[in-house]
Amino acid sequence: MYNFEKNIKMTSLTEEDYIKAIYKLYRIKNKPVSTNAIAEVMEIKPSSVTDMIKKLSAKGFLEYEKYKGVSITEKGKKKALQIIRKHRLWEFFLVEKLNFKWDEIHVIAEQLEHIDSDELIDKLEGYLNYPKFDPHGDPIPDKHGNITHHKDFTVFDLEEGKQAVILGLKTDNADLLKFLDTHQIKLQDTLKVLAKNKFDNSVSIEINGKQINFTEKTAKNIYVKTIK
Amino acid sequence: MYNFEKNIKMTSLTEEDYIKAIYKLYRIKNKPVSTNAIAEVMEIKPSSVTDMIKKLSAKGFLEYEKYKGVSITEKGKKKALQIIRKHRLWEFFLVEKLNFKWDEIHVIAEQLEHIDSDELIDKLEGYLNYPKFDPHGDPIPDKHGNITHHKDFTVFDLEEGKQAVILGLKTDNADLLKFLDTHQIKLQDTLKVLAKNKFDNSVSIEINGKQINFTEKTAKNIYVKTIK
DNA sequence: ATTTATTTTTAGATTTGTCTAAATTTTATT
DNA sequence: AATAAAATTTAGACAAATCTAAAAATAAAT
Ligand SMILES: [Mn+2]
Ligand SMILES: [Mn+2]
Ligand SMILES: [Mn+2]
Ligand SMILES: [Mn+2]
Repeated sequence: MYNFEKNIKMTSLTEEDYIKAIYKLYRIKNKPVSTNAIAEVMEIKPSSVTDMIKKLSAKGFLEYEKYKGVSITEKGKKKALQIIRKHRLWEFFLVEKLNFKWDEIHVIAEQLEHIDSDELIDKLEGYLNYPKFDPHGDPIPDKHGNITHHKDFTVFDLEEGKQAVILGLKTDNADLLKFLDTHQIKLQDTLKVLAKNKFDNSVSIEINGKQINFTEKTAKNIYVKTIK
Repeated sequence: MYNFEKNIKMTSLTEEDYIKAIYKLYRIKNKPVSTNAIAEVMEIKPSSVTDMIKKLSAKGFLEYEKYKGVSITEKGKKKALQIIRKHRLWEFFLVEKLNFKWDEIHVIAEQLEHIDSDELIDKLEGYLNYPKFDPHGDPIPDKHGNITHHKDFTVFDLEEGKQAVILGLKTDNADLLKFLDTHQIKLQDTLKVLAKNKFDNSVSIEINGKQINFTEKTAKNIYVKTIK
């Protein structure tokens, strides 16, 4: 009953969240990430970030040059992909097995991703039948950290008249997900761009027989691939 | 993607481990628990315990009188049973769905028990079909904290010649579990006490057609009920 | 009833992760 | 190129959870 069995994790929950955030920022910009950018997405102060990136560089997860921003090392990338893998597998579990809705799972997965057990995550993956995408359409890295990212091509990038299929979402933000639910929009749905509105940069689309106007922000958060 | 969505838990992982340990100690002794006893099961120093029990008393989980030990309040008991509920439901999940062996699950459940989401645990319970006992035979509290404990009656308490069924284990210790595996002993197996050995307090039993000698320590960790 | 041993608490230090305020460096603007 | 603005780092403080060493209280033994 009383085996607290010292949980000797090599990375703290906090460090893991930093590594993940920095990995994601670095991946989209593909150049050193600024202290402020990290502080912003993590909702903490830049001075805290400075301390932590020093520590994570010392541990070999990041490469850091004072005042020049940080990039992620191979070691850091591997760690980040492990955490992302766990996050997305747990999200899949929550939706497929426990019947959560896709806007309810991110916060829970944010905790579950830090559970430390390789065996657990590998067995979970098998139990779920090796899913390739999470409920938001994001690809799930395999146990070696291999992953194929979505092309950075969104509804906003479509030209008028083009047809496309929804592949995934750039964010797990619950409000976006609820908005899509409201309009019965799901992954794999087909849409057609009716008009790109110059005035406010919104995009008018037709989807499932209905017409909807996406704001620029919304349009830029939905990954698509064109068809035919 | 970047919603760290501040995890505002009312109790830290550490506080939860204290509350659980103190609840368990108080339950078996049914009188104030000593600082040293807590330090011992948690494998930390008594001075650390003193600090924490002050804090947990201030928060209303414990009742503490200097130099007189601590007891658990109703609020503390409720919190402890919530954590125990989570621990045991996750253990059940790990064995039944992910095919872990019963000696591998405790350490993982020790982490999972701190995941903060009532909805998660209630859905998990439903998914598992409302199990009443965990893989070690320990009862799982319901969502209101109701639980029926095993009577404190072990193999060691059986008289010579008595037959009994194994109900559960007092500890999740992996070494005990592996020992039982080695001899193919499972929950619900029937055993018969062949002899109680005065010399070393060991107990000779017959189980599944085989004969085995339990040390006092082992015998005292196996809950049983007599039959006929 | 003293003395001794044990238990418990206090005092002070340490590590982790955060903050504010000030100093420094880099970047942008005149 | 000098100045202003923005970004980044440093310095110092704080809360949480732990530790060691010393002091105080309680319990046990003479
Ligand atoms: Mn997280
Ligand atoms: Mn997702
Ligand atoms: Mn725990
Ligand atoms: Mn158990």
